[in-house]
Amino acid sequence: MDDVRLEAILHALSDPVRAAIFVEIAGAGCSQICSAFASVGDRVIPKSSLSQHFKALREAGLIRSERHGVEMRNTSRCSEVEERFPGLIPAILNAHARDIRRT
Amino acid sequence: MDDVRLEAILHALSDPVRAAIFVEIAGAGCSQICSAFASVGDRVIPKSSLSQHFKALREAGLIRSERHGVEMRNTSRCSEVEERFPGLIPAILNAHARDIRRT
DNA sequence: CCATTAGTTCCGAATTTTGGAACTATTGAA
DNA sequence: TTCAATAGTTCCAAAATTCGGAACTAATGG
Repeated sequence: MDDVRLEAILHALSDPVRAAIFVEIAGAGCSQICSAFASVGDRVIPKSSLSQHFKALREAGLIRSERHGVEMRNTSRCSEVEERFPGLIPAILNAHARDIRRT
Repeated sequence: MDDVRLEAILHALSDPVRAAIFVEIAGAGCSQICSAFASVGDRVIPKSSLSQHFKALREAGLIRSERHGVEMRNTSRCSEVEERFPGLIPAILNAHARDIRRT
């Protein structure tokens, strides 16, 4: 968590698909598996792209992924990021909610 | 300001050069001219790239540029963005200050 | 009107992102 | 065990984006 960079966080969340995935994971009480995001809205996301998106979120320090059997369970690392960058994630999640959807 | 998108803001600020420029403009009491950022840190930024960076910040709604004679004066639009996405810019500026510099 | 300063535009090269195909890992059944 | 099915990852070439030098435009002050 020490080498989590703001740059990486902003870059990760500047992509609409990754933002949607993160918002969902951060909002959910329990972990979400990758394939739950095979489509975002009406857009279908290829498996390989999904995998890359999760990798980006992971490397940005925003989520943690653990294998459970055949699937990967993803949980947000909000509280850890909060310690490093207080208020950042809440502000972005709030902004995301206020952002007019038109993609 | 209505069609300012979170995505564009995060993308604009996910670049280290643009982030440095914005932090400087947002922090300065008065407007800053583009050529003031001909170099960021010890890195030299070509004019054409600088121009593109300013364009990105402008289109994201983060700054306003006005020509004054031969130069462009850039001012931040923090208060306007604040109305649209409360707390976002302060949180990012704060995070930027906490981010360990190693680029 | 010319020289100078400040930015923009153009456009090819470098970099990053995308997504299909093939691969790996785990499990549950036969 | 072996096989089929499910869930992700890796590879790599095509598509999209970014970078930066050269030429261009705009404004000012001799």
